[in-house]
Amino acid sequence: MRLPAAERRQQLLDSAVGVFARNGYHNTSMNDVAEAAGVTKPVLYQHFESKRELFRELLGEIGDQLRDTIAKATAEAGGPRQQIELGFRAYFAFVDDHNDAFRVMFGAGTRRDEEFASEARKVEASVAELVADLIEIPALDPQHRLLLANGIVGLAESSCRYWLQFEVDIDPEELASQVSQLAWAGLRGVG
Amino acid sequence: MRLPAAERRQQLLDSAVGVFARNGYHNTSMNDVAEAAGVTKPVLYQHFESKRELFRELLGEIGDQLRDTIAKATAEAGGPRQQIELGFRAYFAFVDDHNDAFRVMFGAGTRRDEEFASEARKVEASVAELVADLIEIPALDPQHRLLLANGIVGLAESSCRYWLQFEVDIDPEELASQVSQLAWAGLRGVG
DNA sequence: GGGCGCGGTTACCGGGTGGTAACTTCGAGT
DNA sequence: ACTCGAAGTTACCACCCGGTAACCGCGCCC
Repeated sequence: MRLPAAERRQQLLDSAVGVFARNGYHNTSMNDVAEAAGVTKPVLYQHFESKRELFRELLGEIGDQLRDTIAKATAEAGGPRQQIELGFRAYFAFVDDHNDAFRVMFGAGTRRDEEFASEARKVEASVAELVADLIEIPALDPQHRLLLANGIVGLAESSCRYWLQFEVDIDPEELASQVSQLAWAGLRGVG
Repeated sequence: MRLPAAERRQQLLDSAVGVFARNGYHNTSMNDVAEAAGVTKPVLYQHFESKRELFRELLGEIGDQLRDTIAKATAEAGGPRQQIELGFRAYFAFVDDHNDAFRVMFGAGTRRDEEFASEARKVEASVAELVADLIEIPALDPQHRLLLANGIVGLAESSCRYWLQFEVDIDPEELASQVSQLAWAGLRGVG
């Protein structure tokens, strides 16, 4: 089935997310990606310079989407408590309907390669910064604050992993509400 | 330099932790491991059936150590609040002086392979179970409880990753105290 | 309707890696 | 001092995978 370049390119990216999510970067060959898209390898190389570049592009796309989603959601909040609630809600909703994307970005095979890991960290960092601002403990220097904020981000990530992994029957909103409650109470309690 | 079998085997395992921690499973060849131990590849195969088996053994060893460490620490606690404090203290102390081991187990290149991931999950699960018992919210069914507990474990893991990554200047005990405070206050606040 | 360009394919290369067979050397026990 | 087994090495294979060159054919436009 023949497709115009732009569409094919997007289709390749879409297929790639699925394959990489299932098998990780190293256990996925370019052949696998091509096959999943119903084409052959050279087609892939028509659109992407190399395997790394393809993956980079994927990470970039996902990162931007996630960042946007959260930024938009938290912008509407009336205060810190609501900010954290809406942020988590957006986060879990995103994961709920892009769970392949989540697994590619944070499913962690990604982290082993320094270049890819730094992409994941950039995203985590932007989220963590939002959280860090909510920790109102003057005694804590910024670095400690960021460390704790990072912990909170990890809390969300790891809840997601468990949630997807074991298909726990809970909807994203309730999960968000519980996790944000945990995070909020926790942050109030530090110091 | 010649070594008796048992010692060589242990030395191989020790070298392997370091190499795998630096480069991850897939970016580490058996040659790399052998070279790091000052020996050649076939020697490796004298002691381990395959690359996978070598890595499995590593994960097993690390998992057992971590489990033991935490179990011993929490056994001495007088109540749930202290249990969580001592647990985290043991966890962070372990990571502090086995940080290669931590990175092999949870640094995440590991997670991409189903067999290895399940080993990591087993360890997480045993820790999460300890935590789950501390969530005294009757309204929550066991599965939700485990989900939250898993989040707490992820909180610790991800704090560790950040801590090691950016070499934040904080000693393990203080970190443990802050994280356990966060976790405790958070868990009290859910419901 | 015939040439032309773009979307695709077949078939291949080179290098790296897991894994092995056959040979060498060290040293402990008699 | 000699032997014999354990400890190590060299040199190799087979396979897979990233990447590429050369070729094919559908359909659009004059």
